[in-house]
Amino acid sequence: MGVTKTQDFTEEQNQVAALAKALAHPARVAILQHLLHRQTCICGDLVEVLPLAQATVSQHLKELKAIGLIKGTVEGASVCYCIDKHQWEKMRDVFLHLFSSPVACQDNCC
Amino acid sequence: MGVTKTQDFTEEQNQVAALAKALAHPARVAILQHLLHRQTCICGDLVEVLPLAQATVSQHLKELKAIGLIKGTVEGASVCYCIDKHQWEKMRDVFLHLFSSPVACQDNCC
DNA sequence: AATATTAATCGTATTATTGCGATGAATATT
DNA sequence: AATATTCATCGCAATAATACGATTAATATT
Repeated sequence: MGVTKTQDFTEEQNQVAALAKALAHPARVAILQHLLHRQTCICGDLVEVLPLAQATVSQHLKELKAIGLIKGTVEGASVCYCIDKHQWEKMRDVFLHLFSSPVACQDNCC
Repeated sequence: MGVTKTQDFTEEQNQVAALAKALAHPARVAILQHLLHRQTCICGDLVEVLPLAQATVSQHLKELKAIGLIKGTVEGASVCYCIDKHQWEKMRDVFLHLFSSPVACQDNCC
């Protein structure tokens, strides 16, 4: 997308943007929801859950792994995935902090 | 970015993704933070706040307006912006719902 | 050892995003 | 009326994201 001028923004602004980008595709949201709602790791049935080709799913998993939201462990021929609880809660805190600001502007100010 | 297969995902997944995309650039986060922390509308000093050209800021404002997070009202020669409180709280609820799922997977499952 | 299964990566096509100069449209000011 | 101010839009260049077929790498199975 063209070059984002990361260095000119605050750390929080870049952090929110980076985490939001990870959630900015329905397939990645679906992956996270699927992992969240299971008691155990997911070993190999992720592609079946999504309406995308295996290569594309692998790409999305790579992005989620890159930002640390999921972990993958080799388990024989397949790979097991699960949420990285620590990073997930860190992300939650970042968004909660953003949403903790009250909306100062009144309803009919504009 | 290539065509996202929106129709193959749930409404919630698409909604989270669309809202997250709006937050997926530090400039847009900066704009929202700036608007949040002010008691009044912002009339005309938004470009000065950001390290970007006027045309680029206008582009980001357009995206935020498109998803309904901000409102703009013409006020003479300038335009006044403020957070759309209703949509902001709607977004907050969507993310809160996403984060309300407990992480079922145990720490050392992977 | 040969084959099957699984998932990552490569290569490529397509489309979206970012950024900004230039221009245009609208109102304010002189 | 002429000029200034403000912001939106156009047009372009550069880069990122999405998607998938094909291939590769790794382990399991026979």
